[in-house]
Amino acid sequence: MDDGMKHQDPGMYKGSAYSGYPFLMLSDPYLPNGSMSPLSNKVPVVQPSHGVHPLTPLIPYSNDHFSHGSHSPHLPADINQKQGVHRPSQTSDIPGFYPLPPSGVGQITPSMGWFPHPLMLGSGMHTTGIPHPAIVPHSGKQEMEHYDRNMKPQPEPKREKEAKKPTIKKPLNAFMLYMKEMRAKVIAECTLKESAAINQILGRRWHALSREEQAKYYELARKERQLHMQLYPGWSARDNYGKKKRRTREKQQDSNSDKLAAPADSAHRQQHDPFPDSAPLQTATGSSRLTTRCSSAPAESPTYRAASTGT
DNA sequence: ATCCCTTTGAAGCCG
DNA sequence: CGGCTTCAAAGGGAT
Repeated sequence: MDDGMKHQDPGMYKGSAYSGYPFLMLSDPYLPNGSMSPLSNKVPVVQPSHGVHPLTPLIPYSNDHFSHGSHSPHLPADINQKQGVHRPSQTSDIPGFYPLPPSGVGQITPSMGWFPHPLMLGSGMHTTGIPHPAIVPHSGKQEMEHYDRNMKPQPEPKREKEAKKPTIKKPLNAFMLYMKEMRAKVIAECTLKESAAINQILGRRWHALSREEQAKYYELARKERQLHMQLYPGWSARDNYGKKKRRTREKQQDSNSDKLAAPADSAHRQQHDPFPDSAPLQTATGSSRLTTRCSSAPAESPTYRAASTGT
C-alpha cells in the first residue's frame, strides 16, 4: 500500500502476463500496450515442455524457452528508458500485470469490484473460482515442497476454510520469477536437471542481466507483492514461518566454517536496492557435487557480462 | 519416502 | 535499527 498503489497508475495492472496469478489474466480484457506488450502476445498458454507450472507459464517472456539461439531477450529496453532504472515508486510506465477494472485501477482494494469477497480466498480460490498458485491446501504436510500444482478447486465450504486454512505461499521475488521463466531454458541448453545446479546457473545469469532486464522482474515481483497483499490482506509471511524445517540454518552453522560469509552475504545483500553499483555477488559457488557447467550454455558465453565469470 | 542442494530477494524475528 | 533466519521454486540426487 505504498508503492504502486498510490501511484494510481491506470496502466499498472493492465498487463496480463504473470506467473503467479494467471487467473487474473483470464479476465484480462486489456491488452498490453506498454513496453511489455510484445512479450505478452506470446500466448503463454502452455508450453510446459518440461512441466512448467501450469499456472505459471504466463510470464511474459516465457517464450524464451523456445529461443534456443541465445538469450536474446527481446525485452524492450524502453522499460526504464524514461527512468533509467526501475524505481519502485515510479514504475508506472510499466504496464501492470493484473487486470483491474478501469474504475479501480490504482486504488486497488480488497473491496474493489474484482475482489469483492476476500473471504473466498481462504479456500484457495480466487473470486473467479480459480485456484491460486500461492494457496496450498493443507494436505497433512505443511511443507509441501511440491504442492499439487494440479490442485483442483476444492469445493470445501467456506466455513471450513477457517478451520483448515490453506497455506498461502509467499509471493515470488524477482529472482524467483526469473527462475521460473528461465529454468526450462537452462535445462534445455545445459541438459541439466538438478535444480540446485540450474539455480546456480540462473544465479549467474541473473547477475549477467542488464539492469533493464532485471528491472522487469523486480517490477513483476513488486506487482506480485501488491497483488498478493490485495488478495490476502491479512496474510503475513510469518504465517508460514517455522513451517519448514530450518535445517538450512543448522547446515549454515555447520558449514559456517566452510562457506563462511557465503550465506551471510545473501543476508547482507538484502538491501532494497535491486541494482547495487558494485554487485558483490558471486559466492564462488564452489559446488562439490553439482555441476553448474553448461555445455552449450550461453550462460558463460562472452555475451554475458563478466558478472558470472567473476574473479 | 523424505530431505538436501542451490540461487536471490523479501520479510519476519530478535537483540 | 541492524543483523540473522526463514521461506519462496524446483527436481534430481542423496539418505
